[in-house]
Amino acid sequence: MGKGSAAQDNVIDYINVEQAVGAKHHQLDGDAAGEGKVSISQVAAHAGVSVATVSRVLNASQAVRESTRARVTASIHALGYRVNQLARSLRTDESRLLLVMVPDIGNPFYAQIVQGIDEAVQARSYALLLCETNGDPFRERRYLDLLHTRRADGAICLDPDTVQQARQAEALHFPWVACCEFDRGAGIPYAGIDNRAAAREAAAYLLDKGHCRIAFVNSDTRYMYARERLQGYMDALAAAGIEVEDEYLVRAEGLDFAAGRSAVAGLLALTDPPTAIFAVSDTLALGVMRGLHDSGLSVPGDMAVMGFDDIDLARQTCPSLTTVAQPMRDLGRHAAALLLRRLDTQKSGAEGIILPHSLVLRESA
Amino acid sequence: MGKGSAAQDNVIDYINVEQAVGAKHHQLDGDAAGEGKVSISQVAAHAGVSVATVSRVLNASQAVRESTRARVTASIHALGYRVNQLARSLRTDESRLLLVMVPDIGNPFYAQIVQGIDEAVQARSYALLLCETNGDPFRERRYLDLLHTRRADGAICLDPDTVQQARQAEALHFPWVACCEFDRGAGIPYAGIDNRAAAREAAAYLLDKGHCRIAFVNSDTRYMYARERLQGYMDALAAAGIEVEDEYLVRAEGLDFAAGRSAVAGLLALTDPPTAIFAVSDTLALGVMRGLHDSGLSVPGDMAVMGFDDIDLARQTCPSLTTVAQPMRDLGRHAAALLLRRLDTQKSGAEGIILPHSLVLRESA
DNA sequence: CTGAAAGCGCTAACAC
DNA sequence: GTGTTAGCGCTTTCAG
Repeated sequence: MGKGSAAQDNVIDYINVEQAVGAKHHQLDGDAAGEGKVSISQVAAHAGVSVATVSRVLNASQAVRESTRARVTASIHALGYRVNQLARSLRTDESRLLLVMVPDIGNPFYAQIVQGIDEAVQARSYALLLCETNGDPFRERRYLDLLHTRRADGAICLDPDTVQQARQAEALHFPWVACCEFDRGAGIPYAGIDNRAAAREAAAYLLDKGHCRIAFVNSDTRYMYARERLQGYMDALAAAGIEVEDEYLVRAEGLDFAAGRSAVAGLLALTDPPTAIFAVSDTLALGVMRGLHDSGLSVPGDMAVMGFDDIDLARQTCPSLTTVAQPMRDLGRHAAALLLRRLDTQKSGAEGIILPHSLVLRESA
Repeated sequence: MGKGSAAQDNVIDYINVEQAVGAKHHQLDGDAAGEGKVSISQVAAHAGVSVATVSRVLNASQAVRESTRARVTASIHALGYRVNQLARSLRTDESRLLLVMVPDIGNPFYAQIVQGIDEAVQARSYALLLCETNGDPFRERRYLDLLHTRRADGAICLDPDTVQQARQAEALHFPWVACCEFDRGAGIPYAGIDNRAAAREAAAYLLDKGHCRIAFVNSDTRYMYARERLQGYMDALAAAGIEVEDEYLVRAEGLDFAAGRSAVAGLLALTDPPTAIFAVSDTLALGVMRGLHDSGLSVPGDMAVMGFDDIDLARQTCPSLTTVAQPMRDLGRHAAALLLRRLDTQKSGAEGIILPHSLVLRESA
């Protein structure tokens, strides 16, 4: 990613900041402000060249005689000049900022994806505009407006696909990629996993272990992943010739710990309770485990529990959680790479990428 | 916060986006691009007024005859005009972007603070530039550069104060506030809690419960909070007339679960092991609990455990964690308010604000 | 290799 | 009330 891209990046931006700042001390030609108010024309004057030339050395573009370059560089340091990105952006019409729309930054799953994005974007010196949407279409629209108003060059969206759907029309015209939540047919690039297959494998594993009464704790079906994973669960049951019991399908309100915890009671009250519970997310599964514990049941002795995501916590609980691992960081990295590529080439190349998942067997199932 | 500030905000920016976008359909006067390429002068032409007038209605400034305003507004919608923030920023010299420098966004403690900041900043239509530093001075400097290059109007820093110290000189001149980590004497505004008092109270509670051999699991002392909390711990012991045992002072590598977990072994190997463990963060405490569990010890039966922060997880573990609660969201909100105020008034008013903490008694101690 | 000059889209005096 | 105009600081032809 981004081998040939260095050329696009600015050369002076981040080098020699040390000197630039230190130079303030011997800043003799005191302009009114004296603080970071140095413009390119002052550098030009100081170096005895034109602004065009300063711009050239700034951008390492075209040929500049070595001696001239040295003189300009010296002036830049002497004056403590810092490029004004606002002006540059206006001129070049690119902000080098990327929008990241995430439902909830407090959710470690999303946090890790953001870290992946950040990682991929660092080298290209893009910065991230963090937008927490809570899956709210209104807030998303509002944020997306940052794109319209030229404050960001592109966006990565982790929001539910129902929300994304609403933005369809715009999505086609704007540099926008989806991450985790996506619609293959929507014509916008995405990075995600095969949720259906992953859920199928997880359920199959439970089936293999001899469980035939498996409950499925789902979350908000506005999320594509929730629907797909349900499908996978049903696929597995069907393949095993087992009827899907409506009673075993519970839809938690939310996808956090509390939701999982309170989902347990109903399942336990059934005349024919399940022997295993498959939750669509680790946070949910953790809540389920707690709910089980509250009821005096042991995991996996009395009830097997399977999660989804493999957040750090899954390894830390007691018993540790058997779950489906998603490559969060990679998901973020790939989404970012797709966006960057689109930004570079202008052409949308609307393919998506499906990353591998894996079953992580631990203690809970 | 920000009652009278609405005037500063842009009026057209976020209203009627609906119509603006919908208007694309009947966009007859097709300019080459046709997409978001409408400038203020085109609106002016379409409405038969000057750009100054358009600018006036855009900014709700000065008086504009009602009929004119209506005509301009109509043209804005008809053309699907969106203000170019880049241009506006260059002109007004404010980006309406704020830097948030956080050591680790994957840490739920920081994530919640960021949410608080976001909340406070929304109403003023500032957006957040997320900068994950890992407490690395180099990365921080690099990010801080966004400030120098005019991409952000101010910064909120959650980094260790040793890192902040290095930026001292610049901090005085730039709109910058500290959150959680701060130095009272540094002359930069901050939002935080009284770590020393909080730790003292926590240790005192343990003492009250009859523990006199209390271990203290600390993290990186580059963090002010780590040093302050150690002080508080020592204060409490001193007040109780108990000698501080060096053996009981363990410094974990890092402040995550793994660090806490591995810190336990040494404590248990002591000839005279402690009866209680006080960790400087919940994540650490959770790891400690796990380490204890690994060794077959029960909490609080065999060993009491006390944490710090009160992240969501503290309520969710089993046994639940007794800890010192920090008002994360409020911390973020106040830090943001301080920054915004500084941005509004220009004057630094370098006071800080100390928010209340509280002891949350649960099962682990 | 270097300079002059034309804007990017917007705001803010300053006129009328 | 409204229009004219001068830039904000930068990049980028186009000449030389």
